Amino acid sequence: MADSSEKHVEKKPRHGERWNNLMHTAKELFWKYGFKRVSIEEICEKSGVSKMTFYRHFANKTEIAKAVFDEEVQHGVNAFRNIIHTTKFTTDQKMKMIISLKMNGSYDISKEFLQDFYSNPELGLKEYIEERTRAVWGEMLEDFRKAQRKGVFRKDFKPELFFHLSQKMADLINDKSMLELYESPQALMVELTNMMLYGIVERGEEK
Amino acid sequence: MADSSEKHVEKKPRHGERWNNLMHTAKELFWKYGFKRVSIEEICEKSGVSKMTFYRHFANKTEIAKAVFDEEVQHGVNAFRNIIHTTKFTTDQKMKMIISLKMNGSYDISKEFLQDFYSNPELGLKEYIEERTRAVWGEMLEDFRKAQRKGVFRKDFKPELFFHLSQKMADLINDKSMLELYESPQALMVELTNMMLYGIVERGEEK
DNA sequence: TAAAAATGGTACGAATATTGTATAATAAAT
DNA sequence: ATTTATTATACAATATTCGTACCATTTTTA
Repeated sequence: MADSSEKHVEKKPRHGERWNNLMHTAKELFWKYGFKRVSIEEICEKSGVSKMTFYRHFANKTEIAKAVFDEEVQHGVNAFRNIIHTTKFTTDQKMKMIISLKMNGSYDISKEFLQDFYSNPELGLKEYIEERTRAVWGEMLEDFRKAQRKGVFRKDFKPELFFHLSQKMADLINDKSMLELYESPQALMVELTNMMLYGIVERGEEK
Repeated sequence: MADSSEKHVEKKPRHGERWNNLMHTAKELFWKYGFKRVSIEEICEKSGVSKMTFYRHFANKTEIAKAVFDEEVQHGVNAFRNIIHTTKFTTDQKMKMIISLKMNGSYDISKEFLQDFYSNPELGLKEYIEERTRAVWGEMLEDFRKAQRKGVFRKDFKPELFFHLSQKMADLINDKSMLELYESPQALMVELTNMMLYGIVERGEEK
């Protein structure tokens, strides 16, 4: 219960080889079969790591799923950041890159996984995803502010609006019935982000 | 145990709507997640059919899996038959159609499913697949004989050889380590059948 | 319409599968 | 040499899945 739930990570993620193995196969299996269809022992076997070692790294299946989720999300955020801060492209190009690179929702998470992972009332996964999504969009918001200062977006555009819309998006993307309308979570994200971003771009400034 | 295992089906498969629903979703789920990851209740729910009705149609999960397997195999055999007996195409065209249409192994079965379905020592699935494979190849062999009479294949080619090679192929395709070498069971079949057929074709007779 | 057949819903015990932990033996690292 | 990390195995506690019984309801058939 009283687990270490620090907010910030001081050291760099200097994880061992087993950790990497576990994360890798966990992602592989989760992506393919979803959350509930994969067992811990299965992950261990395919990773060539003993169950005990698993439990030294992760408290339970939920925790490794969170870790996989986080890593993927962070990966997406970083890519987003790289694109939006470079000076090589025009705003439109950036937008298109971001969107086409599935970067938009900022993560590339399988439908099976998200579905299972999310719809698990017992564990606080719903809350967790919402919290993480909020945090991620916070980071991206900060990036937007920077971009705004550089003149990429209209000066009179209020980032808060974007923030609030993001919240709505988080709600939407966590809505099962919504997810089912689209091929993948990314498709939904593309649609929504498309809607938002192309109304924000500073037209005429084709720098 | 003493199940009705007739060899021939007298009536046409006049199955009800529920049967079709169950078969359809069963295939869908098996194809995606394999055999063991799918539960009966899951099939029922997604089919909109009660569990009781399921058990009125199938004795257990293995039986519906067999049924799905059989239907898919038979579907393949029929397609094979249609191609090989038509007069519209040359032998080479036929061969290419057969192969390219994944028709070759005569079924289009997902790796996950075959893997799980096969490697279940308790239930006689190994034996079942082997038996069915034998039967299917028997049917195809008959078709080959007919085609041979029509001059599609060399007259001095012995169908028995083909039969024996088929057995070997059955062994190979049921070999897990073999399956793992290929993207899909079909890929393996393509490779093997390719090898066999293109050495059998009556050259020069491009009718 | 009335009888017969098929289906659905619920509950339930039994069989399996999965989890999470304890323990002792091994291997790796310092 | 002595920690430290890892594995292998066994195990109780849960959780899941299976297969069946019972009965209400719907659908089909005569």
